[in-house]
Amino acid sequence: MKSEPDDYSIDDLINEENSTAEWDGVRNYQARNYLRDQIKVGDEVLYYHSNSKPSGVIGTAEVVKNGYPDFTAWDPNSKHPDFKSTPESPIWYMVDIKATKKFNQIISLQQIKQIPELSQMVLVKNSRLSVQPVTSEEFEIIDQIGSKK
DNA sequence: GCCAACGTTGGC
DNA sequence: GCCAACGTTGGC
Repeated sequence: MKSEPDDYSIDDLINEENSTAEWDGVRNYQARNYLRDQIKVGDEVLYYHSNSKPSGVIGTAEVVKNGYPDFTAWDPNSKHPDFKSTPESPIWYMVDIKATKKFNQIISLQQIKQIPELSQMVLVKNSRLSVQPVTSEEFEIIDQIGSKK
């Protein structure tokens, strides 16, 4: 899952009560489908800082609530209102995630691109998706590097 | 249903 | 700030 640190960083997530927050504001159908249909409680998450210096994976999180309607869509005061979505027929979905680890060092996109085992990551192939699938192998490799001192 | 115009993301 | 790669919108 990606976020611009200027907007919402992993520290912001860690500082939430229980280090837990709603992953709201996703307004892309493909990402929505993952949130609504694929992502389940207990799934592990790589937390990616985009538009950052450098951009990269900065830590991990865990899904603590399955997909449910993103009610910020019909809140006129929210950052990403979309009134086509209503409580009766919601379009956009979100999950809740909880921060589990912050890496000592960010694992930059450049670094990721240099690791042959990670060359098939969606991150490398379709960089624009803000919620994307990661294999357990990919997760393990990045988590291990990030967990080193 | 096609496609041009426009908007957004995000690396650099 | 630039721009490539998408995604969305809307006229026809």
